Amino acid sequence: MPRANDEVARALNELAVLTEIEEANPQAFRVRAYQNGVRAVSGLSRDVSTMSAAELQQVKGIGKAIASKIREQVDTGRMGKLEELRQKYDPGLLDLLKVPGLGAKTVQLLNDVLGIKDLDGLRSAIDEGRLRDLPGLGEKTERNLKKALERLRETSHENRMPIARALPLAEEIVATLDLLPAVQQVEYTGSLRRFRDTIGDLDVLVASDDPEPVMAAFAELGLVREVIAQGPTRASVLTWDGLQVDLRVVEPAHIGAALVYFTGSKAHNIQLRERAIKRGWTLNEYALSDAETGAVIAGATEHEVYDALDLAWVAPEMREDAGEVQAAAAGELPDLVTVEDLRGDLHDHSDWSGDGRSSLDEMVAAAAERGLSYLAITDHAENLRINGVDRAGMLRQRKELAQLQERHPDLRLLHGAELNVGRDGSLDYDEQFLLGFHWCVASVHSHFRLEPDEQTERVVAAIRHPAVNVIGHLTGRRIGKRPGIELDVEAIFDACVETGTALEINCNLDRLDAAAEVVRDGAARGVTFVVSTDAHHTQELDYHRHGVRQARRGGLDKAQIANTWDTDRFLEWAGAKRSEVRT
DNA sequence: GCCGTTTTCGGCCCGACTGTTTTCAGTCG
Repeated sequence: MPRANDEVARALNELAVLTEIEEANPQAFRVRAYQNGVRAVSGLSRDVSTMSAAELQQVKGIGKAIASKIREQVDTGRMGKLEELRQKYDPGLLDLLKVPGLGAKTVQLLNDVLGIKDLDGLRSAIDEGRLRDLPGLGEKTERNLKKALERLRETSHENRMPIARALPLAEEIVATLDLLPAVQQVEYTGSLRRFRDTIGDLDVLVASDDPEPVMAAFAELGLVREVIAQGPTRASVLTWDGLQVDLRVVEPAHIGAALVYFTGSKAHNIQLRERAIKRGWTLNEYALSDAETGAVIAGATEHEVYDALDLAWVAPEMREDAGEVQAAAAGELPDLVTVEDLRGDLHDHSDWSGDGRSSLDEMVAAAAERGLSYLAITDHAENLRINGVDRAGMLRQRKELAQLQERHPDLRLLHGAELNVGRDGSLDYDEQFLLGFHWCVASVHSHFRLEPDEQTERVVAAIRHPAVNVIGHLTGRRIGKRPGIELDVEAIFDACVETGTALEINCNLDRLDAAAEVVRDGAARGVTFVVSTDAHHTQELDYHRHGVRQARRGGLDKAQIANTWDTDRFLEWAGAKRSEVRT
């Protein structure tokens, strides 16, 4: 996300929280409008500081008032309305709202009656037993808040978990519950099923006629540290590493509606419900049903629900209220790429790179086993001091690869390299040597903190190099660990289209780079993508399944992904750029 | 504050769980 968007989103979010306190109601329409604004800004790949108020208003969720607030923030560095509310409410109140169990109403009550303005104030009030006498509160609430405060100190609730940690955890929970005889179906849902980069909490959905043993088994999972809430069909637990996991059990006849409901996004669901209402129906987690008679119209499968609403089934990765409902209604959803569509992998390391773990022939054999049609070995080039391969090494590797090619006639092997984009956009080796490779990935591995125009310039220089076929992990981000370089993505798209250079979708869960919104916007501009594992070990060739979901989040059709093409077409395209230079 | 194949005004999703209530309010997702 461009830095300006990040700043604006933060300001709008604070505005939403303060307004929530002001109106003492999280449902207040103004609060929701601001929250929608945060989502709208976060979902833009374009830099908001370059957009006029009129252009901003074109974005769904941004109207006249929010557009002018954004311009004000960009032009003056402040937002009048926000400053006003900051004057009025103590910043500690924002911390109080983050305490699980405390909402706007109670925070205002605490402030008005007891003068509690921050976490310390709350702590002393609890210790002195002053909360229990407030209307609507009691000893139990006091105890719960005390616990919530302790928990807050250990695990920061606002830190979302990177998908690289959440997905394995979810798969483990799903696999364990799936073993129970009472469980007919179990899926993780929520933002993880939509394949967001980070996950706030984990949602698990079970279809069962007999919820009791499921609830019991869930609460007793080894990774559960504490049960936060537990009813007959719903429970929330906290894992040892601070992730909240919510379980919901529904009858098998309701699993379709429940999957829709719990997969979200919230905004996508609201779109569906509004559609239902217009037809005189209601949609909840149990079913789509007639509002008058209660007669069930659909609910057993997701497809049934979408179908009844005159919509094509929308893939979970696209359910972000970014126009997918309208597209589903018009029959204009993209035919999303699937993992079976991928025919090759184009960013792979061997132990010739210092960080590779499998040998060349192991990598090649593993790719052949998986039925790939082509494979590019792209070990690190020499400028990467620790891991790089020098010229002599690369030439030896090329010979070895040629021998392996004879043993694997059905797998076309390409000798490539992962080049390092230098601070000034320069690359390893020299142009003649680079043109000797079949396939070159160029990636940023250093100088992450340059200004956006410098970053853009160096990457564009790499894109313009005749030997470079694709830019690897565009920003170098590590989700939850390192933000990645800032770029003018529009300039990148233009250079890619002009030169016939692709952008990579890196399958590593730590990276998933380019980001989904960049993929979406780039595809609209005509950029070609490749989905590559960046495997450093044979097992990582299976990471295609992650990259494909990232591509689907970006709305990609297989036609836009070069490594779905058959070998001849792919080779012709890959060779086109460098042959232009030779002639 | 936003939005429009019924709308430029009048709507804006809905149910589980908890704790405090004898019928419901607040919070959460």
